[in-house]
Amino acid sequence: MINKEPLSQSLEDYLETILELQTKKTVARSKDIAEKMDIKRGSVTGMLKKLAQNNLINYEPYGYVTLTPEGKKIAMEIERRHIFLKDFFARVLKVDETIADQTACQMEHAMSKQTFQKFKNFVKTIDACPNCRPDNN
Amino acid sequence: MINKEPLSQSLEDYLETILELQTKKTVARSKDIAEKMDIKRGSVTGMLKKLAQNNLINYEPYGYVTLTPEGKKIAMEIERRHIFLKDFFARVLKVDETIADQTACQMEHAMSKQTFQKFKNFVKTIDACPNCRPDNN
DNA sequence: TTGATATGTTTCACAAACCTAACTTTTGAT
DNA sequence: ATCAAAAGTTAGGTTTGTGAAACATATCAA
Repeated sequence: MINKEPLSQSLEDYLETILELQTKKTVARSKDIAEKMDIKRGSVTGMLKKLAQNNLINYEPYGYVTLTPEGKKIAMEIERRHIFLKDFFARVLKVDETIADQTACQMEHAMSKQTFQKFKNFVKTIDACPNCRPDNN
Repeated sequence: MINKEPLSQSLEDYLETILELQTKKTVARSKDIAEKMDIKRGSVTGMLKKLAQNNLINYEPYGYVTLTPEGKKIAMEIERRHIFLKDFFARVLKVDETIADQTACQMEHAMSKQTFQKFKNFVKTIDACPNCRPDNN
């Protein structure tokens, strides 16, 4: 398979949001995407078209939005990262939940697959080590 | 002092680059900024004007560029983060130098001051703990 | 001093993502 | 079945950051 252009941070966020809605409400609607991402409805339409062009979602005008297998794969990867990073910031670093969430949202796009894997291994080791818990202030 | 708009990631990168050049070559020139950031000279001019408007650099057409105290303060903060994060990825996670550098460059903008502080404390604790070194693969 | 070359600037164009406001389609209550 | 409200789309703007290419200035060797 040819190496595709990497997705923009924004498009990745859309995929992630669509996955969440799909999971929680069985179906993703334009309005809910807009609300969740704090973006106007009109802007969402344009981005949905882009995602559809990239075969990442199934999109028909005025219809529901669903992830294609490829889109879902990417969305799940982002979601996993998000969850992991948020947990790291909140539980390990004791950062406030909201901030942890925001920070995770920024960083989930920044690491390569390999780097993220190493980070996960690292946190796993830390978690298994009782005397390396800093008291974060 | 009133809370200013936060700088864009891009403008922060410019400040960081200017600081590096200023340090290494005593003076920052447009061409060197362009080369280091892999951006065309013409684009640099526009961004220098923005930085000057924000009182972060001293800029005269056809002149050298220097950081104002305020600009230097910000640049140093970014640089510190960069160095710290790069070190974390390279030394602790054993990520390849180049990748570590790239990743740091993305992430240095993503954390709040507080969060970054907690992260630093965390790494310090880890470093002091001999048996929590994962063998990253 | 002069003029080629390097450096800096300007202008115009462009892509990505967004917004606003008007318009269209769908939905749901009656 | 009808028609208002809700949801979705479209068209036209805006902002940010960039590139290309022409133009302006500075520098330096002869």
